[in-house]
Amino acid sequence: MPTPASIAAPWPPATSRPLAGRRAPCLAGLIDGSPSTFEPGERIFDESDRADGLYEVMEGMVRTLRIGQGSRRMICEFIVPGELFGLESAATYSCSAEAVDQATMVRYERTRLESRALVDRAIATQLQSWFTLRGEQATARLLLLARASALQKIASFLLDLAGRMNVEGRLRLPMSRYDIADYLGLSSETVSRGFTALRQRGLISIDGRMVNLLEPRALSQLDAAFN
Amino acid sequence: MPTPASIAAPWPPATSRPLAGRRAPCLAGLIDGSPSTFEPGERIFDESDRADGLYEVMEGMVRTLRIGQGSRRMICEFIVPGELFGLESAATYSCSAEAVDQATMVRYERTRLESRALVDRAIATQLQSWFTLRGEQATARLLLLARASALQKIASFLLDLAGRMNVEGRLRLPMSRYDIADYLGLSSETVSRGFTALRQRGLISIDGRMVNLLEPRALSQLDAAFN
DNA sequence: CGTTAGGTTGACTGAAGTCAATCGGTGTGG
DNA sequence: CCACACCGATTGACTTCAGTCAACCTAACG
Repeated sequence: MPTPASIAAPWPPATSRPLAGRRAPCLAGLIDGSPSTFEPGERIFDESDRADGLYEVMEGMVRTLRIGQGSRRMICEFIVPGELFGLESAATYSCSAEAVDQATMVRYERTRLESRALVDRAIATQLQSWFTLRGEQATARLLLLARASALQKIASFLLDLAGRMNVEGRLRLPMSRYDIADYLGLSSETVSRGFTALRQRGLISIDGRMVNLLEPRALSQLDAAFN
Repeated sequence: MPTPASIAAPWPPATSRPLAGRRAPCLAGLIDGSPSTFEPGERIFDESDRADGLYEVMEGMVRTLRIGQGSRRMICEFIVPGELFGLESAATYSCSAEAVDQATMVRYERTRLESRALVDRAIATQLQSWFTLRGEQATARLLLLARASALQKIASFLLDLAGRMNVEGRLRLPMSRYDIADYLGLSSETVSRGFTALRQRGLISIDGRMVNLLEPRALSQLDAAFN
């Protein structure tokens, strides 16, 4: 089990976190957990570790990933504040998890959570909605990976992330082009070309790590078949 | 909102995972269900239907699928005898289900199953292992769809199906090339060419709907990075 | 028989991967 | 402070794999 870079101050129990669009589950305030902060690129847990903890991201971003043979990497998910990761139905984790940028998260003990879910309906409901959301995302993602063009994948990625981070037009992308490529099943060059194409069409503007979604309507039209 | 079996039921102790190869969960004998038979192509349930039943295939094959805009279709899963489908964490099904060939299956009532899972550890364990298996398949599939070549996808598909149907070399493929294409994110022509290429290399032989896996070693070598 | 649906094959096209060069920012050491 | 190295991002040139369009074949069925 990796050692967190630093132990943050206890997180204020936010009983009501307003999430627009997709409502992510949230355990803060329902059960105690231990907060910690990881540095960019730091490993949080490994694929084969015993899955004895569930995490909720409070700040920053986390990626979960699997390594195939021959430097093939697959980003399974990017997790943004308010979202959960690391809850498995198996005994071990199915993906590794790493901090993308400096990320603060709260860890909940699996055994504790499991026994609490039996008696606390609010917790059971949150875990429930997490499973539901995750299943929906997974099938949507299959369709996207299998059938969408590079530009559609990128447009879909931007819209999805903006929706989950609950921002209107201004979106921070802390991950590298390689990460995005490994998430969408593209090469980093193609991702780069895609961003350029969207910029030249006036759909987005790029300023360092920030992306402005200038024409969300046009973006979602690109993405029409896949949302 | 009914309490889902997966969450309401305690996670089984980590040691109780006897998945030799891949052992599909099986509910027959644990709980009563009503058997029924569907004709080829017949719809079993629809994407938006209330998810109030779980099915176990006894004979034949079932496909679950989602329809995107513009005639885009995605086969989510092929389900073979001994496997389950239709258990959702959401209130409605996330995929439609259709019989591929003539298929016999047993239907279990969701509410009944969930309440039984609370008290019957054997049932809870089976549902549990079903979720686990499904999660593993999903991430493996992502990697495959995102990164594998057409030939790798086809080889992987054949091996996976043969493994799940528990046959050595002789495999029946009741589904059409279109189905396979929509499962692997390819065109039907590419699937056809893939089969031809494998046949010409002497890795398989084809006899109507039957496929003989002549060189499983070579097939899995093709597939090396993705199993 | 003809019709039709599914499967195979061919020719061509195009989208995305690969290889490579360049650019810009960042950190490091002299 | 500057030179240098390094990493990530971008862009270009070229290649290749798979999609598209089309023809043809076969088997099933009325």
